[in-house]
Amino acid sequence: MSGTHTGVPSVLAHELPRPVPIDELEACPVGELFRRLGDKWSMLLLILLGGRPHRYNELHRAIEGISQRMLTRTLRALETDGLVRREVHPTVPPGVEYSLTPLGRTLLEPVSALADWAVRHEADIREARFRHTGA
Amino acid sequence: MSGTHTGVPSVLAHELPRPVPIDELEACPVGELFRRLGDKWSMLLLILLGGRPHRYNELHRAIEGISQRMLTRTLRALETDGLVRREVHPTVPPGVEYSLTPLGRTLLEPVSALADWAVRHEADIREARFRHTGA
DNA sequence: CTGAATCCGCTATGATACTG
DNA sequence: CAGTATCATAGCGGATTCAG
Repeated sequence: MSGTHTGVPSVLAHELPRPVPIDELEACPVGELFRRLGDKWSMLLLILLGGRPHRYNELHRAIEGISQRMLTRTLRALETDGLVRREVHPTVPPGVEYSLTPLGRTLLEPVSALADWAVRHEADIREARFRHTGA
Repeated sequence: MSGTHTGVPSVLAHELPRPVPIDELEACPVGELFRRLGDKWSMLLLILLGGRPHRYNELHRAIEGISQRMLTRTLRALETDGLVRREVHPTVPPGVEYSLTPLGRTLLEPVSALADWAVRHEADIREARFRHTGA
């Protein structure tokens, strides 16, 4: 993707003035972020860690369904993006604590907003789906 | 976004009091929605259609990179969920117009909030990534 | 306890060609 | 113009096993 399109003005403006510079939208961080959070577990971990720090197996047990592979993978990805911090305590046995970084905490807000929407409009979507398939 | 949450997602706060019964979160609409929107084009289309209604090929040209297959698939998925409306005008040649439903328009807000975050914190993430790989 | 390594199926996405 | 059908591929994600 190309550099700093400083503008990226009305990605959000509910009124997009002209033909929409999609080239930028496409390559812009928005899509990238959604891909990141769009995987099976990222947002779940964000919300979980948003509550309080967790140890590795604590997360593993809490999510109940995630494989070690994906848990580690997802945590590493979030860590790479600076959203999650990993702290190793040199105890015996070793304990690793995961928590949100300040950046991660700021992300928690819009994520929560979206989650909130999902909860509030769950019925609407279900109904729409039903009408599509059933009727 | 939602008012008084001091760092803890309201969704969980009111439904997940303790050690967090994630089983529910897993099967809950939140994850489902993120999976939906997490694909490569859904959110892009939502934002595009949030600006104004578009015709099929108009979208195809605007996005420049999407295949007909995926454009159709994504639109259908959004339509199934009641987020996008498809209107066929019996003209010659046929014209099909896609637009957001009222439900879709409500979703546009939290989606925009997240997009906004992505734009504002693009640099932070880039830096975090750099520190991880480079140093 | 906290992972890493390996194998493998599934699904999302793309390329291409064809249709009403 | 607005799709559909078919084939091919890459990566996600799960199960299992091994290790510090």
